[in-house]
This record gives sequence, C-alpha cells and structure tokens, in this order.
Amino acid sequence: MSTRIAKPAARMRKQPRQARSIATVEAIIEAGAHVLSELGWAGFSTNKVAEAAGVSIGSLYQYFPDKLALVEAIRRRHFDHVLSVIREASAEEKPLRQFARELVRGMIGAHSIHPTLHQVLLDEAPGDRGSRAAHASFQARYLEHYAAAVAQYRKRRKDTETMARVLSSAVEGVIHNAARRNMLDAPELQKQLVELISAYLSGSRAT
Amino acid sequence: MSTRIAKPAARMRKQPRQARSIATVEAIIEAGAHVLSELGWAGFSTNKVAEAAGVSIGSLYQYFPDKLALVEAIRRRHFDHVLSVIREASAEEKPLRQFARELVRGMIGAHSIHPTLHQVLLDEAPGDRGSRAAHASFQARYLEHYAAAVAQYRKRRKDTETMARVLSSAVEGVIHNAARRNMLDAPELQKQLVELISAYLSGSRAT
DNA sequence: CGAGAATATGAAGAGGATACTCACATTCAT
DNA sequence: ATGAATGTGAGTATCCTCTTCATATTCTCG
Repeated sequence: MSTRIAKPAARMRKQPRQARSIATVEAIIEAGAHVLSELGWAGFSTNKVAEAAGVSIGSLYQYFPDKLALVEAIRRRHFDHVLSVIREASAEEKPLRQFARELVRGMIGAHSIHPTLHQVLLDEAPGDRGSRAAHASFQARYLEHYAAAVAQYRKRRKDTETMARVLSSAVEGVIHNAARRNMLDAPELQKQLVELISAYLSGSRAT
Repeated sequence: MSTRIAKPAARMRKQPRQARSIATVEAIIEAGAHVLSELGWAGFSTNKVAEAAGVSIGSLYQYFPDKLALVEAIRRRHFDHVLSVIREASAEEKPLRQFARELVRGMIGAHSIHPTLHQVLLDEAPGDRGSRAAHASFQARYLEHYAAAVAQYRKRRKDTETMARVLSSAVEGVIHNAARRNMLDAPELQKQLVELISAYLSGSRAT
C-alpha cells in the first residue's frame, strides 16, 4: 500500500472555504480532543464539544455529519502527530541512548497537551465504519517504526516484532500512567524511561 | 486460587445469609466485572449487569444500595487479587529472573479473565466518596511491593520509587495492550516481558 | 406441616441525556 | 449589493438511566 493518501479531510458535510470557518473547524477539533481527553468517551457529547469550542452546536453539524466523523478527525490529527514523532526519532542512525532520549522527549511532548487522549482513542472510541482500516494502518506503521529501531540496535532477527510491541506498549504505559498523575515532566521519570528503553534494547543477559 | 478473605462488609443494603443469595451476590459482582471490562464505564449499567448475571434488577438492589457500591465491590475484589499476586512474587528472596517470571505469570493470570478491567477501574471509574481512600491505599501498597523488589535487585537507593512507578506502569502497559489483542498467552510475549523487567532491573549501563 | 423470614421478580416511574435538524440571522467575497 | 458562506440555538424525538415497590417464590426451623 502506498503511504501517500490523499488528504481530503475526513468526511465533511461541507468544506470550510473562508478563514473564519477554518478557524471554527479547528476550534471544534481542538475542543473535541480536550473533552475526549478530559471526560473520556463516556463524557464526549457533541453539545459539550460545541460549548467547549465556544461555538453553536449548529456550526458543528455544519461541517461534521456525525459524531463519529468528528472523532475520526480528532484521531487523524493526533495519530499523524505521534507518527511524525516516532519517524523523527528513528530517522537516521544514531546511538541507542540518543534514540531513546529523543523518543521519550517526543512522546512526552505529544501527550502533554491532551494527556490521556491517546489511550482513550485506542481503548474507548469506536470502531465501525472505514475508520477501522485507518486505525489498523496507523497501528501498523506505528509498530514498523519501533521494529526498525529494534532491528537497528538488536542483532537477533527473531523476535523483532514482538519486541517492538512490548517496547511500544511499555513506553505508552509509562507515559499514560505519568499523565494521569501530572508527572509527565518529572525529570527523573524521563530519565528512568530512557533507562528502561536502553536497557531493554541493549539486551543484557542477566541472571 | 480464590481469595478466601473475610469480607469486612462492603457497603451492602442487606447481608446475604443463605447460600442462594451468596451465590447471587457473587454472580452479580462477577457479571459486573465482565460488563465493566467488556463495555467500559460508559456501558456499565445496573440493568445490563443484572441481565448478564442472569438475575433480576431487583435482586441487584436488594444487596447493593447503589451503582457505586457495586463498583466498589468489584474494585475491592480485583485489587485484592492483584495485590496478592505481587505479594507472592516478591515474597522471599529469589533470583531476579525468577522474580520476573513469577510476576509476569501472576499478572497475566490476574488479567486473563477480565482483560481490561484493571485499566477501566483505574482510568474511568469514579472517584468520590470514601472509595478514594481505598483507592489510594491500594496504589500505595501496590507500589510498595514493586519498590521492595527494585530495592532488592538494585543497589542504588536513589530513584527507587520512580523506578517502581516506571516498572509497574510499563508492565501494566504491556499487559493491557496484549489483552486488547488477545495475545495474553503468546509465549514470546511473556518471554520478552520477563526480558524487559530483567534488563531494567539488572541495569546495564549501555552506550 | 406451616409460619415467618429470606430471597427473587420485573413492570413502571421519573428523570436526564443524547444526537441531530431547521428556519432564520449574520458576515463575507466580489 | 447580492448571493454565497457561515453561524445560531431552541426544539424534537428518542433512548437509557437508576431505582422503587408491591408481589411471588423459596427457604429455615420448630
């Protein structure tokens, strides 16, 4: 599959043409991310999003045909962001420790605005429709980058994929947990996370 | 491996006296855990729980005064279980690798019935009332056990608490993620998780 | 057995959210 | 100035929710 997909924004009822409406749509997506992260899927209602965006509920439905279309837009934006972070961290060849540091810094940055958005998007948000495909595709590319990094620092070719999965979910777990405690920018935590990644990838065979 | 601990009477409207009602209460809690894990907090309704338990909604309210009382009961049971797993794994002194193996085995066991219950309980379920205290107390004891293990295998006394936090959330992240993919009993995954724990705790200072 | 206690039932009340529409008002581009 | 783009928000219809209560069934124990 080609990695270059057309970018005609998610299913929209109407394309915003003037600057005013572009700002409105942006505000809605941003507010949506905020509500989703703060209240979870259970508290995610179109009325609440509109209010949080400082916009009438009518305006929301002017551009998003559906509650799900809105979630898709939010998801798309967030996933694009995360993906670019990983891509950057694992771009060129660099020492293991530097890779770990950049990865941690990037991931923390990507989560510090809407701390639990990522998990909510993965765990609670639906499902149906063609978003399942996009979702899977994101997961695949996400893991690919991790796998590439694993392959680079680890000689054994065997469990690369499993290692990528373990590594990514461990990192996500730590960040998610830290986010819930407002500890995302504690320096010791960042340091220890770097340590965890480095230790795992340098693969000391200890007793 | 059922935990046979005396019940210090969770918030109940009526104590079940006959075997029949004890079974009913048990079925309700079990079904509640199932619904919570499967549908999340958003889909957790008393009617659904009663139906899943094969019991009338009236029976549910015979014993639980409240939706929240039910959640509390579920939470209590699950946390007790998890706590006993960690306690067992970090009980006596044993080689690092064995500790890691037992921990992983236990945690996976604790999650294989209701895969995402743990996360739902931590992330989505409320909060107010006196359950906040129990919640915090659980977290504290939970971390204590991890910290004890960290202290045992790591010489440095400095970042013990942070390390415990990182370790626990990493393990939880991996298990949670695996659960969502029905990969909880993939042997390579278990192996790699053991590897991750061992590597982190043996603390190789790699480049 | 049979009386009273424990247990189980589920239709119904009362209420609150929810997603979404539509007729209309406002602001823009040209 | 005119039509298109944009914004509004009260209102609708629907669906669920939690919880109660009067009644029915089953148990315990003398």
